[in-house]
Amino acid sequence: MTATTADIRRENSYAVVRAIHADTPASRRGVAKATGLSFATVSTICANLIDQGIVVESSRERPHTGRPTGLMTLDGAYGLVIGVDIAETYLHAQTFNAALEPLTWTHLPLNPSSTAPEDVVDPVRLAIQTEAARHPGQPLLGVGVSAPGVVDTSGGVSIFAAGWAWHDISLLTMIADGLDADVHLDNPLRLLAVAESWTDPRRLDQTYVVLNLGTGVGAGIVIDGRLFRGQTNSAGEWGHAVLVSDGRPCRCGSTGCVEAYIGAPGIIATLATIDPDSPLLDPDDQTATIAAIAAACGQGDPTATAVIAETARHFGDAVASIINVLNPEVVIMAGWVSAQLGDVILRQARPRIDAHTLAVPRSVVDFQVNHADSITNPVSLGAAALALERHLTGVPI
Amino acid sequence: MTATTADIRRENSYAVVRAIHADTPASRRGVAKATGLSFATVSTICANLIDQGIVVESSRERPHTGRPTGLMTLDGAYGLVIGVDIAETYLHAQTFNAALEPLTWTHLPLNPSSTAPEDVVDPVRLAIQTEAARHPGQPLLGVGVSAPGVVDTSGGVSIFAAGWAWHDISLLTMIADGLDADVHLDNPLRLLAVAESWTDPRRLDQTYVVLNLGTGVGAGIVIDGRLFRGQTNSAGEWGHAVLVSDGRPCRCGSTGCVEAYIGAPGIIATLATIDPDSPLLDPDDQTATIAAIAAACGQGDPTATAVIAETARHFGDAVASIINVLNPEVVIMAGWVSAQLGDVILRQARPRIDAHTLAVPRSVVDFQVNHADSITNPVSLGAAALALERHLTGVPI
DNA sequence: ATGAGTTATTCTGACTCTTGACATAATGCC
DNA sequence: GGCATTATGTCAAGAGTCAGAATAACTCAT
Repeated sequence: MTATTADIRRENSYAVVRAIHADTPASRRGVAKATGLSFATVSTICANLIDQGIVVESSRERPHTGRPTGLMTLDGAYGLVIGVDIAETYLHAQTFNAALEPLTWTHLPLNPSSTAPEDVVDPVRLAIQTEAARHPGQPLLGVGVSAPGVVDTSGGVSIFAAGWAWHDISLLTMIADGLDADVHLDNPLRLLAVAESWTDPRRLDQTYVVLNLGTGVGAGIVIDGRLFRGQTNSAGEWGHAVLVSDGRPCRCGSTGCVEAYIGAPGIIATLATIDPDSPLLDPDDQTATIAAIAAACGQGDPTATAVIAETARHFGDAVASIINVLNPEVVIMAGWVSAQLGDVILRQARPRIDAHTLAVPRSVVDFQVNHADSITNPVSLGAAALALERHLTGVPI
Repeated sequence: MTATTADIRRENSYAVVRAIHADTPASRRGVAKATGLSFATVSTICANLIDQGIVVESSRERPHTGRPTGLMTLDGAYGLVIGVDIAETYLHAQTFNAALEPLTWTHLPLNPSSTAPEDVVDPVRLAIQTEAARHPGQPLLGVGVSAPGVVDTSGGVSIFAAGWAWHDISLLTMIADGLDADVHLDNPLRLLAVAESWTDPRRLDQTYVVLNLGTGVGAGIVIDGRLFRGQTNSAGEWGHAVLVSDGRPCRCGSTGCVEAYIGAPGIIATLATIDPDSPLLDPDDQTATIAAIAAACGQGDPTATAVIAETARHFGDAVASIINVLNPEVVIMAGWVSAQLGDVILRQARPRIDAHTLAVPRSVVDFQVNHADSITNPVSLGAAALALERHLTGVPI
């Protein structure tokens, strides 16, 4: 509950920062419009932010006549944030400056079969230290870490990591121990939503859903521009909604979960059902199989087409449900499977989605497929953005 | 976005009103604790509210020693609100005072087969006028109306009424025309959530879901004590989430919807599938059939038991999904079907819910079944509460 | 050059909010 | 009647937002 004037200032300050980043380089006038704040307020807040070094006036734009517009940018030199994406098979740590521009990264393979906590924690710490050492003299504002499973951020405990069956491991404490930086932990589905919230000015106050399609499946839910975490930070586990009653077993222990059908292993299982001997199957490499399906589908291969049709049918049902329940403005498909198959799945699922959504929510929802760019890992970006958010809202502004 | 100090005051004032109602009769100290506001602030706000006539100091409590505690109540004499529940077969208009205590009501049958807009609007207007005339000289603060379907509150247009196939009917305008009162419109699933939010002090800032099980099925979603409406006021259409791929046809035009299985007609369809000649079936009366199932189930009738088991299986799947997606603190079952069958369905669905939810959201969620009391129609209460909310937040406090 | 015209920002004063500290009110008890 | 005790008003301080006045930084015509 907003109580005191200081809270208003913090909120508004933060809104200004996001507005500046979303529309870089931003004029004060534009920020006032985007945030709904008065001009005077934006001016004082910007002066403050510039004092603090968070924002710099980077350039000026000359209109035809009159005083030039001062254009502001987040100041990369303010400091660095590191985002770490812990996945089943790899670990990606990426350093960003305070303007969330990607700088350097460290990529390490993880052995999926050695899953003791220290087998993960040690490489993470190593990667963070490596990245930090690459930028000597620059202040490290914070580190964000993405770990799969349900993560209790307040206690920083990785309570349930689906692939690893960890239980009550205090991952945060283990990672942060002795590290001279604020470390924040969350799971990839929410961090993808955080990443999205920093990339598009329209996201500042929209209500939307970021679907993460990868090995795991989940949804980051953003309401009025704020990440919705639920009671215990486990909202968005759409991947474990029931799609088929008593259907396929899921790695979470339940059956018929959405993830069991449209997660990468689910798609591969569908392929194996249709043609157990398909040359597209690479038993040792999910990524390769998904890539093979994508390529074959582009060439009209009937097996691949059938796999996509089946996947799109499941995806359509599951997405229709979430649209009916949440009435979002946008549904965004992200994650590495989306990057490869998102467009074709969405195209084929559209009729299904249309058939299973009510007219009103259907008519107002937009779709977007996020393709990863080759430089930035979006989960790392989200983790870094989380660290930046925490730093900014913690810093008295 | 909270911008100015006036917004803070409005928010806080409103929080105080809700806190007083939730814990009637309430001490200032208790309110301060419940709202998190300082004592001084609560004191000034209460003085304001008492000035306005919204609150009265109704009694005092004598502690062992010291000045007695002044206990405050919402002042019923402040005015009246009327809540109207438009259902398929009846119309229930109920008058409440400003403390949301039920006073009088008017119940009219509606002929489900005559569904032109004026066949509904005229009785609604008549009922409102009848109720208003019963309390002469008392100010009417507002009228809330519940209409089935997807309702755009801002424009007040009933865009889609599932049972009636209305399209773009400006129900609000038709009802309010010439009536000397502020009329507000929403749909029953959200109004049940509003009603719940006014009945229990714990609901003030909880995140929860109110499942409406009746002829139609839906969910009112409340996040941090605030009703979540989605982009176009159609959030919560859980009844039209896909439960069974290509399953039973639903009256919304889609297939396999949750409502088609656990709404009253769905339950009856399940019964008819199990035993087409069951004596429990009353082809002309949904309510009677559901009541008969409830009674028979209590006596161990195998057909009724099988119907409940099947319904509980569907219910369990659908509820598990919403728990995984929203991670709520409480799931509340409301609506007339819940009142009759809620307990037994919930009991039988629990293992299913447990099997299909992740450990974290499962371990923190509570369940509650709302049984209607014989006096108050909960949808009317929610409609009245909506009108009261609108009045209070509109009034400068 | 220079003043007029234009547009962007900052400054100022008015008003409002919350809060901690202090003052005041209403009791029971001795 | 005075004292201890608890519950509420009151007040000044600190902080925010905002509308509008004042200032800054340009272009352009003269």
